[in-house]
Amino acid sequence: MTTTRKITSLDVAKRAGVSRSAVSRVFTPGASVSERTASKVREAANALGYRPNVLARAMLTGKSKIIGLVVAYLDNHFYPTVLELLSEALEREGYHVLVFMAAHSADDVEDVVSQILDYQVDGLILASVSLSSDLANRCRASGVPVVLFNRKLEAEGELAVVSDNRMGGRLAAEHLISLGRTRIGHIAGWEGASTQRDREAGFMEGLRAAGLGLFAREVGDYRLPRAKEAARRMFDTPDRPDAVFVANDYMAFGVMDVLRSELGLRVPDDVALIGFDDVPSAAWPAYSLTTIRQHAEAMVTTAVEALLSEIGGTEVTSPAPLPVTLIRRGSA
Amino acid sequence: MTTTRKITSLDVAKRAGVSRSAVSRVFTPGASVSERTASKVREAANALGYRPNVLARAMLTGKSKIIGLVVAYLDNHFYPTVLELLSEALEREGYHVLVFMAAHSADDVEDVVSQILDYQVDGLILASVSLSSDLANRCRASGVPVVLFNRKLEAEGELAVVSDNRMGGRLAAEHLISLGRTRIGHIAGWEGASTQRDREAGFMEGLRAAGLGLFAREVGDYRLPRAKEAARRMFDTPDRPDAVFVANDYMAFGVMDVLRSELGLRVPDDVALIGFDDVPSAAWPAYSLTTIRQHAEAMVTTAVEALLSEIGGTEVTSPAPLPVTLIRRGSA
DNA sequence: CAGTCTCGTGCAAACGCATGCAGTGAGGGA
DNA sequence: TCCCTCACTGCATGCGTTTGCACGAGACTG
Repeated sequence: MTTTRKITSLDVAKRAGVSRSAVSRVFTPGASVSERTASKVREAANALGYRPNVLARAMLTGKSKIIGLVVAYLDNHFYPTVLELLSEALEREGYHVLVFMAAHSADDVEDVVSQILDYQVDGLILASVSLSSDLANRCRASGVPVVLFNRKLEAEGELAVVSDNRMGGRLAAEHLISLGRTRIGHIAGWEGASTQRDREAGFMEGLRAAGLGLFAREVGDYRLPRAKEAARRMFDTPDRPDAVFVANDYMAFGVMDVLRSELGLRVPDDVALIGFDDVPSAAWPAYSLTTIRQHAEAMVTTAVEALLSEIGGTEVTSPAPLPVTLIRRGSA
Repeated sequence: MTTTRKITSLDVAKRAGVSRSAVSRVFTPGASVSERTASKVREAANALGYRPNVLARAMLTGKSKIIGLVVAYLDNHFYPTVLELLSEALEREGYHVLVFMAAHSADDVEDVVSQILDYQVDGLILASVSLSSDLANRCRASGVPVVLFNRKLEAEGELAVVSDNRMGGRLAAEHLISLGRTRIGHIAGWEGASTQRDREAGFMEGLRAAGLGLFAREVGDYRLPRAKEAARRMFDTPDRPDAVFVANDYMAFGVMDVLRSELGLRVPDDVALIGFDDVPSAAWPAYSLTTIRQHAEAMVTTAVEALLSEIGGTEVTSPAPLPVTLIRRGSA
């Protein structure tokens, strides 16, 4: 086993007949180097296959160029999409994403964030995870900017990027009402999430504006099995809703499966269904799910922008909630 | 803005009245420290909120405890699943995953891997991406173990974790044949991928064993739009197949959509459909896709095991292809 | 031609930690 | 009592960079 020694800037320096500082400067954009030495160094570096050690640089500059991403589950297709966009956007800015999976429990998040901080990440994105406020303080104490993605914290002035969930809920209500539905139900997500609260608040607002109340309500916790059980409880009765707003697409798929496959109900004839997110598969003909679209690209762009500003030292306030759009498809 | 100074092992040492070495040893499992100083140090560390800097440790020990993961696209639900399992498995071993998105093109992979190596990753997992052999050499020269996931490289002795794709293809053929189908087609994935070649080879084997040939063949490149086009070409004709093996589930969904929604064909009555992977949504009633299951957990476990052994210095050879299973559902 | 500026370069000091080595003290056996 | 052993601890060095500082050489200016 030929243990190839690690090549350092010193090796390059010797070969190019210059000092370590010179090679360093060649690889530091905006540093003062003559074209002559630069080319000598580049040549030597190529010959030796040298690339600066990011970790060593990180220690000195305090900037690791890595962003921690905490995400709870990837089975909801919204998050893989986000992860992909996020990673691409950050790579474009010279950063990379260190992934941390967190289970639901809050103490787990606590633990996970500690681990992240060990890596001296330059910033932190918490997607679909609730953050205790003292944890937020810990991060701030460590000087690590945090942005909450698709979730917000009522109390503190935490940086949070969210869609206009309230408006989304309202649009959902208005659309169902415009269809002439009157017995309208709601299958909620996890009630600890701000998204859930806002979506439901907007939805209720929309119902009230039309003089309607909620016909039925169940909780699905943003989980597929839970959502299916919720659907069974809500619909396996003669006196059932004729429309339902499901708090996200992922659950809506499960609900639609129960309605059509288990209960023999027709969508949208017997019951109209509307979701939230507009994940790619919502457009697939097998579901053709009417939904409220969250603009993932815009959310990601906004989040990255905010995070990088904060990293750059600019004090940033939470951007306004991003607009959502009603996407009409076959289910409502 | 209260810029909280970063707390180092020296701060802890001072507060505990010991030397930096002592602090270091407390956080190094297996080092020689008395219980008395250990508790003093731990107390001080907690009070100050100290945690060892992983990067600094990485420089010294040469082990960064981070694993690079290169993945091309996350819209195929197989990969988010894998990412989740992989991250969890590695976290259990004290590692974390640095994600790199790579487009299809080989030169992009080249570039991406260079970037990864800058981070001094302890290992590299390439999922759904092909590795040029000189790139493999570069990695080996840097002393970074690499394992290919769900892809293999014919030429070199690269470490690769794959399912028994050949057997999977064969199972698919046998199942369709057992259903009495005779006009059997295949919609292929990306032909540069070893998975595609193996699946198709096994499939052809199965057909031949029954004295059958391929009735039709199109290429979907593992991409959804391509697969739909392929389906249109294959089925928008009176003389169409009565069964088709689609090289993965993701494409199979698109194919089924085209068959049912665009062409008004019934699955499985008019045409039987079988996929590959068994992603979670294959089980959803709206598709109820018969498929060849790849055991993602087993693949991940195997990959992690192999990678860690290699990191540990043990010379490892590629594990045997992992078994696959036929999952019968409604589509065939 | 002297003075001033600019540009390019090398030196050396950090960054935060791990670890070999030597030294301390306590305990135990003879 | 003396010496050896052993568990523990501190010192100092090094990991691969970046960067402030000083210095030398030209290039300009007047």
